[in-house]
Amino acid sequence: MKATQSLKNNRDFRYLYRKGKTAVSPYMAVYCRKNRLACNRLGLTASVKLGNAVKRNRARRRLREVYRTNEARLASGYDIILVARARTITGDYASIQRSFLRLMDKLGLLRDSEGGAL
RNA sequence: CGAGCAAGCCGAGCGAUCGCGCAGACAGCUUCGAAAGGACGUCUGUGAGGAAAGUCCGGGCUCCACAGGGCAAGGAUAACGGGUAACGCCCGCCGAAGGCGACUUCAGGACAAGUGCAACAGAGAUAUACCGCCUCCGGAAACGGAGGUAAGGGUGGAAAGGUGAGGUAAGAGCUCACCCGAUGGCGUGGAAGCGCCCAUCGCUGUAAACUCUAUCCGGAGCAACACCGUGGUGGAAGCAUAUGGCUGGCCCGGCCGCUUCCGGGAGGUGGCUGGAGUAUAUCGGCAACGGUAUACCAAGAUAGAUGAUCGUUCAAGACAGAACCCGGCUUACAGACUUACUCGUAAG
RNA sequence: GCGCCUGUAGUGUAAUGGAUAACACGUCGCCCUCCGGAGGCGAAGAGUGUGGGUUCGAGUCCCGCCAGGCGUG
Repeated sequence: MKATQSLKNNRDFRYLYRKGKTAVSPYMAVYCRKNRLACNRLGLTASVKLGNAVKRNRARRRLREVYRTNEARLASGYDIILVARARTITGDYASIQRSFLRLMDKLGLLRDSEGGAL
């Protein structure tokens, strides 16, 4: 079982924002890039513009949950950043999950490519 | 029953599956290791608030400076008595303002120590005389001149105590009665204060203007600080033996070579939660609060742990997330409950 | 997390507690020009982030909030 590490350094975030591939929906934004490691590394971000600490925590938890439940279907060896947007807080969870899988399919991160189209 | 006022309390509950942080245990299983043991895993326990928020006050704790102390500056507070570790907080009480009332609000010391300010209007803003009133002189009169006065008019937030009577040429605390205010005296109360058929005085407002009086305050903050470990301990310039620097101002005292620029400058562990602690009972106190006894241990993360799905109940859940820890204040907030009291209506 | 600072027209700045909050640029209208620019003349545009308090009177003084910004390992 592979372990997903977390991205912590500010320089890693800035590197992905500049060089990574992106995909955007009203529910979230995704940055990703191959990292030449055996495992994936995940970064979660919620800006202060989204609201107070409760709303930002809620957005991060929903993004972590949608990543965790679909982790087995993802390809390995990538750095991924999930950025929360306004609908991450207001939308329902099923829509967020649908949007997450569509963005992953668009970036070619799903392990079986035909299973990504929901 | 309706309207209101005050205080207190709660702020979604229960269950199932998957997932996360911390603590403890581990017979066995997987893996690293020679072993001790570690990791994964399994089990058990536990896991955000009344405001965790704003960072506005007060402390604990840590370091810096200190033998220690004095002065100045700056800041804060402001009726009185109590509570507290302390407070700018709380309780009680006094005064003032508001409300029919329950009750609420108040930076509530001193402009009668000194200085300043008071635009515009108004004759005049802390001292005055525009219109007036009165007397005398001149004049046929209109009016003019000299003087007295501050009752009336007008302006203003404020015009020099207020009302009435006497008095007078007209008037005026000029005199008297009552009222208001200040100071002193006496009585009363623990004190602020309250009262008096006592005496003297009549003094504009503003101190959230300077200021004065009384009391308090060394500075910085867990990104403090300590330890392990890594790197470095190099170069240039300047001042220098009581000069200079530190003691964030000065002096006595104390300590030391000092200052500026350039270069270099992974990380980890502790601090980290048992405390002015919580609950119950009882005693003292009007109350805030305090004493005693018994029981209990309730987050400790480090990119930062509480989410997803489903069922069900109330009847649809607001404001909102610990980051060293406490006591307060302020601000945000869907609603639910309890108790005391007031006013109105009806009934008795 | 901690420690601080600042809010005035669209923008940049003024205003000793005292009348209707001033100036410049910008905007709009008119003149000039074949048209535009430049120039000239004129006008509109704020109630001082917000809620209270002190005062006769507050942009200014005091208190509570709100928004924005800065520093710090």
